[in-house]
Amino acid sequence: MTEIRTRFAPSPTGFMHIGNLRTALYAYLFAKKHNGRFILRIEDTDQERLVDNAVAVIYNTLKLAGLSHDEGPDVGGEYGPYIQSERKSIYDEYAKKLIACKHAYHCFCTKERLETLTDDSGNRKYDKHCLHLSPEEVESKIAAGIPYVIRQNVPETGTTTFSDLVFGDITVENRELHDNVLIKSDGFPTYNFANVVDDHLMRISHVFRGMEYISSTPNYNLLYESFGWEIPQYVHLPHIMKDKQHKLSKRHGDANFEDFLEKGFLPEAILNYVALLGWNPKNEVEKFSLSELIESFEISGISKSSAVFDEVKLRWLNSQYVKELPAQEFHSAAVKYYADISPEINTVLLSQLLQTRVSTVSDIPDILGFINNFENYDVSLFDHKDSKSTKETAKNILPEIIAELGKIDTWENDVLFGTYIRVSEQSGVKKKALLWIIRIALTGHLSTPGGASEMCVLMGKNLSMKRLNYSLDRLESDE
RNA sequence: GGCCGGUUCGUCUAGGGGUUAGGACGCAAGGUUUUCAUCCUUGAAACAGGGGUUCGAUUCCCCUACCAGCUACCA
Repeated sequence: MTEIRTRFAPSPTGFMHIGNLRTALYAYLFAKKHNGRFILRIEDTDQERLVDNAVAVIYNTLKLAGLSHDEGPDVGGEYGPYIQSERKSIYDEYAKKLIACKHAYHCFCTKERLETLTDDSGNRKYDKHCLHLSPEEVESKIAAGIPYVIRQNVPETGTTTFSDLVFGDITVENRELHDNVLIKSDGFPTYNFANVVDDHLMRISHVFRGMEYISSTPNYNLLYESFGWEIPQYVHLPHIMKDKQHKLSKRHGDANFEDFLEKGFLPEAILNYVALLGWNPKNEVEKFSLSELIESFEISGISKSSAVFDEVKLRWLNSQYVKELPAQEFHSAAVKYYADISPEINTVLLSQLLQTRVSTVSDIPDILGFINNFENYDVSLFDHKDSKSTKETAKNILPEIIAELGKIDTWENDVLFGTYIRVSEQSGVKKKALLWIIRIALTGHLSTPGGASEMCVLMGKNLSMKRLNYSLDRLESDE
C-alpha cells in the first residue's frame, strides 16, 4: 500500500480561520492515524493578497494546536520547495508540457474582449478564441510582448466524473466546464494549476479541502489525466457556519483561532470542539485529546452538511478542560486578572475557588466584582426569603459575629465554620440565615465563588473584619 | 439564471424499510450543597413539503421548497 500523505495548504492572507484549522486537523488526523505524513505547503501565488507575517501566524497556529508537520518550508523534506512562489519554474515546465500535448494554450485576449463574452444571464464562458491561433501567431505575439495567460483546454463534449470520499461520485457535463487560467499574466500559476502539480509532485495521497472546490475538481481530474498522473483521493469538507445563512467570516471578528484564544478558550478545547463539528466518532464521547482523535478518526464519520458553530457548547467543553488543568497552571493563567485586587486577598485560594466555576479564564473579571466593587452595595441583599434572612436579623446578629470572629487566631475554614454554628445555636438565628448574612456582609454580592467561611479565609482576618464592620454601619444608618 | 451539493430537536449529531427516533450543549423543573457553580433526577424539544415504490417509509426513488457553494488572471 502506498504511503498516506496529506497536506495543509493555506494562503498566507491573514489570521487562521477556524474552518481552515479544522481542514488542517482532519488532514493531520488522517495522516497520523495511518502512519502517514502531514505536509505544510504555503500557497502564495496571489501576490496581491499577501499579508506580512501571515506565514508566521500559520506556524504559530499549527504549533499551538499541536499539529506538527513532517515536511514544510521550515522543516524541509524531499519534495520541496514547499512555498509555491519558489516553484515558479516547475509550473512553467509543466504548463509547457500541457501546451505541447494541446491540453493547454496561450490566450492573448484582453479583459475588454473577455467582458463581451458575457451571455444573457450574466455568465461568462471563454470561447476558446485563442485555441485556434497558429504556433506562428502565438510566437509573434509573445515576441511582440503582448501579455498572455495559459488556459486549460477542456473537452467540449462528454462528461467527467470524480469520486469523493465524503460526497461520493459526482459527474458533470464537460460543456459546463471552463477553460480555466492555469498561468496568470504575471507568470504565477493559479490555484487551479498549482494545486494539481504540487499535489502530484509531493505525492499527496488524500486531498482534504473545503467543499467550495467541488465545482472545480472535474477540471483538476482532467489535468491529472492530461499528464497521465494518478488522481488522489478527494475529501471535501462541508463548511462551518455562523448561522444557517452565513459562513463564519472574518468580518464578525470571531472566526479566527486567535480570536478564540483571546476570549480565553484553551487550544485543546477549540480543537476538540472543531473536530466534532462535521465529524462524529460513532460513539457518545465528547471529550477527546489529540491522540484520542487520531485513534478515532474515520473519513466515514464526516458529514455532508454544513455545521453551525455554537460558542455556548464550546464554552461547556472548555470548562471541562479548565477543571482538569493543574491548579498551578490555572493560577498562572488567572493571575493576570488579579492586577488590581486588594493584596489582602489570598489569590492562590481564589484561583482554587474560581477554577471549578468558570468556563474560560476571561470569565474571571466579572466574578471578581465582590472584591473590587464592594462598597455601596444594596443592603436589601440581606433580605432573602429562602434562607429567612432580613436586614433586621442582620443588624442584630452582626455585632455578635464580629465579636466572636475577633477572638479567632487561626483563620481557617473549619474554625470559622465552627464559630458560625456556635453563634447560630447561641443566638437562635438559623444557620442558613446566618451564613447568608455573613456572606453578604463580606461581599455585598448575591453570587460569590464560595460560601461564608471560604470568603473569610480568602480575605484574611483584617479585611474580613473591616468589611463586617462596614456592613454593620450600613445597616445601622439604613433607616 | 446555469451547474453541483445539502436538509433529523434551537444547536452539534446518532439511527436507518417496522425504534417509545438515541446522545450532547442549551433551556425548564426538582434534589444534594455554606451562596453560586459542580453533581444527580426528570421534562419540553426534530425526521422541510408533496408524490411514488412497499404490507409498511424518517430511511429507497422522483418533484418542489429552502439553504449553501461554484460560475475570477481569489484560493
